Amino acid sequence: MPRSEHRERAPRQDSRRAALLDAAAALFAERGFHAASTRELAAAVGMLPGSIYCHFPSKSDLLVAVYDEGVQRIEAAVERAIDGVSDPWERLEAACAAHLEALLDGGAYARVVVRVQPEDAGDAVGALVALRDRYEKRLADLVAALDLPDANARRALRLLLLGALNWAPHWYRPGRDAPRTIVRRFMGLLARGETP
Amino acid sequence: MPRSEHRERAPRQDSRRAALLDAAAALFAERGFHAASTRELAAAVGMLPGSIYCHFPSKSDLLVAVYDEGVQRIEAAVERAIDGVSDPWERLEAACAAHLEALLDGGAYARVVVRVQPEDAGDAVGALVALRDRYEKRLADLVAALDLPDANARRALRLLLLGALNWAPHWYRPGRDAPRTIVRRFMGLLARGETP
DNA sequence: TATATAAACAAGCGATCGTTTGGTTAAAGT
DNA sequence: ACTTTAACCAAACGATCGCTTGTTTATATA
Repeated sequence: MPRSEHRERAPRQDSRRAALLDAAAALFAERGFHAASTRELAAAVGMLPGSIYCHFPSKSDLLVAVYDEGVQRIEAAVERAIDGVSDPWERLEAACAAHLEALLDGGAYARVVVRVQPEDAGDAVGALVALRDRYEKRLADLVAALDLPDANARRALRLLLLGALNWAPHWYRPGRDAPRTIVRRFMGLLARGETP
Repeated sequence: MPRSEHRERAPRQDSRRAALLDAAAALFAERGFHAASTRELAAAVGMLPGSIYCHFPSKSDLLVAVYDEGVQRIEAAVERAIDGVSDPWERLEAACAAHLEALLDGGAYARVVVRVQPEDAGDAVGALVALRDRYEKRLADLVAALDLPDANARRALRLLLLGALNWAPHWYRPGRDAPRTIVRRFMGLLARGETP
């Protein structure tokens, strides 16, 4: 072996990084970024405040990591949901249902994405905006597959649905209607091109 | 005069309270509650940090005052917009347009209502939730005037529109489509009972 | 077993937070 | 003219913030 390349295999590296990320996601989702202190976060995972910086260079970087994981989870849930579905409207509905489920019944990661504003990350604003844009572009593709009159209608439908879904954490109560049911009712309100 | 009742006329009372409230609304709307410091607020109105407490007992009370004013302004704008309009769907569209205009082109007060979460107010959570509920009940009345199939559809339509409107500050850019245009497009996507 | 290194501790840095206290000013009431 | 008082200043309080430094512990490799 010329140079030891077995270094990034990380034998026992970052053993508690996952726990730290989980706790950060929960705390950011519940209190918001600024109201969540690194001390409370450290206490949640059972370490001292300074130990956090063994795993992340700053609080903002921690947010970026949580945010990235959140976007990834939503994307993955959506891709899984629309897989095998061919009808464009059904694909959109499945995507919305997956999106809403990730936000409401899913972990705290997804909720951070709609709770924390990118500006809170300080210098890392761009990173968060890029992540959000990447996902929304994916959603735009699903809307583009519908036969809507024009680009204005496509944009309006995307923003209408995205807003309605992302606002749901404000009024959703776990005991009542399931995310799937909510999305079905939302889609039922829309006027599709069909006149059977 | 048995007892002097001319006390609440406030001759020169709270002369700069309005300026303080304006600055607080702008700051809370832009940065969020926790990220907005009382020192920055004081600097914005040209006074020292401690002088704020001549007008408000705490930062939370300041938020409540801003929030209250915000809800009042939205309510007033909506009432003004639907006045004289009789058709239920037109009334709803006018209300949504007024709501969105208040959020986007209106002052910072309305934006605080959808930006700051009631939990940030600490002990005054209940006050903010009550204000928000009061307005949303008013919006529910407008939806109830439509002839929709059932209560589920009414609830879904209310939450769909409310979420879409309240999320708009995240993507709205002043140069582009006007709030009225946006709402018209949103309403155009909905399936109404009419089959003419 | 000896060494290297990741992970965490222990302690505290400077900065900033919301807020308090006591004094000053100037205008309004009598 | 005297008193009152709202408005504000000046200065600082204790608490908490994100973060740094130096050291210790534990584990895996050699």
